[in-house]
Amino acid sequence: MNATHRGDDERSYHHGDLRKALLQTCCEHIACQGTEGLSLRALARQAGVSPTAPYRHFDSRQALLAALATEGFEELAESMAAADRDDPIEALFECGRNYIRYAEANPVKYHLMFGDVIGDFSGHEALFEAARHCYALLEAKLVNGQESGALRGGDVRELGGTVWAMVHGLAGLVITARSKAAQAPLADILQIAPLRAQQAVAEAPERALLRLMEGLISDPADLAGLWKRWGAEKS
Amino acid sequence: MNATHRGDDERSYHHGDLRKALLQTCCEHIACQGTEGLSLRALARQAGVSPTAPYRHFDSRQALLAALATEGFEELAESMAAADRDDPIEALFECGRNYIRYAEANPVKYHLMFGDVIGDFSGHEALFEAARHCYALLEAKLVNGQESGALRGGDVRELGGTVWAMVHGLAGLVITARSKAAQAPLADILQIAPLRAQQAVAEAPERALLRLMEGLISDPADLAGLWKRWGAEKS
DNA sequence: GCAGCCATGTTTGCAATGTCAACATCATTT
DNA sequence: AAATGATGTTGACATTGCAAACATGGCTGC
Repeated sequence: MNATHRGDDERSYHHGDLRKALLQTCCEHIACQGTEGLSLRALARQAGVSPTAPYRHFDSRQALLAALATEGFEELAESMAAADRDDPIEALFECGRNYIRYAEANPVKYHLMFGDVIGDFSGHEALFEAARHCYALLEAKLVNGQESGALRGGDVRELGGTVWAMVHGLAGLVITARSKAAQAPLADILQIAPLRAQQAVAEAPERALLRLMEGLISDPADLAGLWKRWGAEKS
Repeated sequence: MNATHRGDDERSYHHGDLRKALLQTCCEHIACQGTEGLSLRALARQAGVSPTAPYRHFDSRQALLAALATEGFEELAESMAAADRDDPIEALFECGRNYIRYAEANPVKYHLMFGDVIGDFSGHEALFEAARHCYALLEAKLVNGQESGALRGGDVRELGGTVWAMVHGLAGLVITARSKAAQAPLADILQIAPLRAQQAVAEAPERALLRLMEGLISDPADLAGLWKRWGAEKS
């Protein structure tokens, strides 16, 4: 099977799965060298193909990055959708937690998704759609919580924007704390090294997330329950 | 005075203040075209000098961007330091508000400061120092609040990181809401256009900021006072 | 089984860029 | 007025993104 794969010959005209190889190599390259010096030609070199071979798979350098970011949004959506608790408050909290965990586990893609590397999503329809879908997931959970009365009311778009922005900020912080210093200006600023102790890094953002939820929940009793469950889960 | 300035001749060997002109042009260029296609040669062209003239003022392309970011941090520090109310809670709130306002007013520089354009601060000593100083200002206000008992205790570095991350997230959102779409992926995702009504944009982040402070303040009564003062100020 | 199609790689070519080195010009100091 | 250092210029080189035009070889219809 796998007719496209050519077996184990070393040299051959066709590569096997250059597209995937490029995406992979690109990720690694960004993780080490950052996004600045990245060149399609270098990727091609590393994959052992001719300098312009990548253009058979991606229209442009931007398109490669966009493809990676699209993958990221799809995976992020999957993570967010995995938070399907019955209780809307818990669902929302878990959604945020999964979001942060995804960012932490995939800093390079997250960086591409929200950094300024791509600049403008227009012209990358798939990317745009994937991103939109992600936000829709959050908004759905918010609406759900509002309708059940668990979350306080208000314009859901403003609420969603605020929540996303703050969780995004936390995610950025976590990434910063994890990565040595590459592509992480905040790390230096915040002198974050001490935070790197495993547990502190894991718990701090979740505590922050819980605090964020204080602003969203209608009945304080609900929140107390959430803290309690969280504490229990940790031990 | 101003011996370096050459008067109003049109063409002459020396430019007058090329350094400033480059920084300025660079800002404009980024505001329109984004940071991706930016080239020193294009800047030189626009300034009417030879392609390599900029190298007399900046060691490299990165160094130019770093200089701009450094300026940004210095100005941001100024804004933050301007929040010198006696009451530590009010001082902190105003600090955050000024932070967001600065970001809103200087999206390009803010983008350079916290985006991934520069990548690594090491090697740009001045930039590093300016950024560090900014964070020190926040931390000082937090410590101040803790010592006076107004803010809840806890590791000030974790607290500072969280606060900074969230405010940073909000700032990003505001910038996104202001700018049409250039260099603002979040804008598309959040479908933020409706938020652009002047007042909503101005008030939403401040409300979010107040909610953020709910998590910091020891005595709820203090917070109530803050909300009240804020409401009064608005009217 | 084989002739041809089409996805995938290759070569060649061009304009633009970052950066270096050697040179020119000017303002200022001695 | 001559020297000097700061600023701008010219020329050169390797690298890059991207566009054609060309090559290869696995698949499909006969």
